Amino acid sequence: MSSEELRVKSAGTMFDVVDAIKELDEPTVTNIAEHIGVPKSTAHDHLTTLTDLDLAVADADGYRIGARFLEYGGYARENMPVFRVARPVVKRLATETGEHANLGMEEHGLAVFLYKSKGEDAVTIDTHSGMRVPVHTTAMGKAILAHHSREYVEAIVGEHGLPRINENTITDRETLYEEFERIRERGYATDDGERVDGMRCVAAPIFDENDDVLAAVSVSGPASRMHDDRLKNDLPQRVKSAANVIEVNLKYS
Amino acid sequence: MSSEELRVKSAGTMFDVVDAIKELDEPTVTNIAEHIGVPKSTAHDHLTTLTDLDLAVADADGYRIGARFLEYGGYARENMPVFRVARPVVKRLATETGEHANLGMEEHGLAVFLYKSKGEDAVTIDTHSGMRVPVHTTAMGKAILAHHSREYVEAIVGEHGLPRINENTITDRETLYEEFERIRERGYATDDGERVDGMRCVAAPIFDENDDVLAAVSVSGPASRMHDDRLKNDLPQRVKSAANVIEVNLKYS
DNA sequence: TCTGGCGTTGGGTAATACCGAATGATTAAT
DNA sequence: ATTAATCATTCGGTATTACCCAACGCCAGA
Repeated sequence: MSSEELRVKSAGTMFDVVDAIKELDEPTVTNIAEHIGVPKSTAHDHLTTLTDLDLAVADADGYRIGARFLEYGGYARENMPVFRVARPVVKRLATETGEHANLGMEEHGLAVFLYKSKGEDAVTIDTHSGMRVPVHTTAMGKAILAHHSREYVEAIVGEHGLPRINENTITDRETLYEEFERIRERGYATDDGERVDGMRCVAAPIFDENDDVLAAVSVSGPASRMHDDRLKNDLPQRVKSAANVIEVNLKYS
Repeated sequence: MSSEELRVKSAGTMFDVVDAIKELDEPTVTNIAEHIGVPKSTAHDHLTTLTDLDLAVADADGYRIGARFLEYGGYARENMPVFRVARPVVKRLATETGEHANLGMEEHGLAVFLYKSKGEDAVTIDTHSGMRVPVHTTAMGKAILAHHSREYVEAIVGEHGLPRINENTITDRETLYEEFERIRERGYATDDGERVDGMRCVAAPIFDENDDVLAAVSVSGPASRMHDDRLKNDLPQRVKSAANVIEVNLKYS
């Protein structure tokens, strides 16, 4: 997990513990110790430390992640200019389309959901704000990567690869680069069930004043409602327009 | 800052660094080192580690908190049963009142905003989800504390005190306990500009099946609109009803 | 070219993260 | 009531490392 050589090594095990809490769902000390392969006492050391720092909480059934992470997360988000500006626009996009509208960015080679707004008809969906997914499996991620240099993309692919999530995932480098070209031509990206079966998304990139891509907005919904015409005409127009509004507002903020 | 004796001491300095990033707004290595009183090299060690772990990002102007915190925060929130159930109810409360509606809980002696929904007329407000504030300065915090044992409250006050935020803050133990009694009688708590001048809030506690208090819902708005009648009749009723709906839904989930 | 401020690197050492083993605490089973 | 089993917790030794100092390299601006 934390195989890389970290300068402060204990931080690696500490976040192995945090990840274990996340993955195991209300685990006990012993559970965690076994999961990450350390003695109980070590896990205990880290868990008490995390608890003292308000980063974990010992509940009746086991440990859970502390609300202090919410504070840091909220702060991280609130301090991104693009988030402040984009939030109302994304919200409106959700209202207008009735589907889920999202704001996302790329960080450390992963696509991060910064904000999600739920439209009237939106189906339940597995994403939540803060969630991180492989870039190549989302319309947002592809919209962003398409506007980065080839070296930039290669570095990410080199580190994370192109893992297959389901049968529609693009796992071939060349196919991906061809898709990027189409995305640049059309000005928007799509995801046709490439991460979640039956879900289709449309995304448009957001640029800063130097034409560097900052983030992306997207709309996602079930294939039953996201028929071809809507996916290729109405929604791209709306999503691109939303991205444009965000860009303009960014310039004057 | 991290004066307590931690089992994993380096975690203390690590989160001193994280807090420094938060407080200083895009600081450099040197800024951070000075702020927390360690050599540059130490700050650098922690910052590179944080960056390797995706917990911090080196931007053009300096460091900022990484989006991985968003992931943990989102996860912490999504895994609280009360949050899932309460979200739609709080959203509706915001729509109906036109003001800000909030969901909050107490953790480690601080009030945590879990969710905030913005009504039509809502003014800009300094809170954001994940934010933590002294319990005694919010209606939500008081609604929760009023239904805890005296020892529980004493422990919190002993650790955090009753810091004065503005001229309306309750800083006297006895005054606070008297207010708690009133809160228990009426079934709701108020905040009359005790944290932010000119802001008034109404909050109601949410109980679990054992009548232990879990969280609280609140509505907050500018004093100009939150006149006495609304503050003491209409809103308490709405907030209490919302809390009740959440309680019922919690039982069957 | 020089100077000042920055981030970065490397290595020594005092401090500690990690571990094994023993001890409590709790619950279930006999 | 007694035992057994499983959990969290405590404690102290030691190999490891977090921390620091000092030196270096880099870039602007003078």
